[in-house]
Amino acid sequence: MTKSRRPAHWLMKTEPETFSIDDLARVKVEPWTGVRNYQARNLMRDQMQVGDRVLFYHSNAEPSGVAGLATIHRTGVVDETQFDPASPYHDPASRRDEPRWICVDVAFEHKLPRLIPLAELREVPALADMVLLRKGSRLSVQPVTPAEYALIVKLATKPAPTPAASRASRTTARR
DNA sequence: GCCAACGTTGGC
DNA sequence: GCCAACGTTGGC
Repeated sequence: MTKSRRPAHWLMKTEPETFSIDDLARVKVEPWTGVRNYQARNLMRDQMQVGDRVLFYHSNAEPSGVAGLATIHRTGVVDETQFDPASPYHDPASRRDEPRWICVDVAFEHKLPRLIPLAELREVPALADMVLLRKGSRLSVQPVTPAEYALIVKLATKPAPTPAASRASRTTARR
């Protein structure tokens, strides 16, 4: 029995050449397979709940950044790639009766009006504590605060800052 | 392509 | 349990 709570917020990374926001838009729901990091797995397995909100992040991209929104559609999903010898994510040590890699189904919500590049996120003082922006942080599944989530959604409705505007706002902010 | 930072593996 | 070597992530 799990105590009910407000939806939590997450950021999930994917390389768009492998699986992009447009791919998710097409298939609607996708099992988040291939995560082979225990910390990321534990967040999916133990913390995520149906209805939680997700920032869908493109990594290793040009540019990398937040591309869209998704929701957690189902939890406790067995990552089938661990049992597939042909998969790059095959885990020969994992057993059917005790699967090591548990993930979630992620459902498409919408694409952001524009992609928010990583460099732009770094310019926003209120986002300075995001896990994504911490030095050396490379968790592919990570928590986001409600405020961070709301701010990024709001940023996406505004035009991309020009380099000059970006410099000006930084100068203003320092004042 | 480079490389910093991190995680995992395995010898001892 | 320590830690060096190795592999991976992911920005640039």
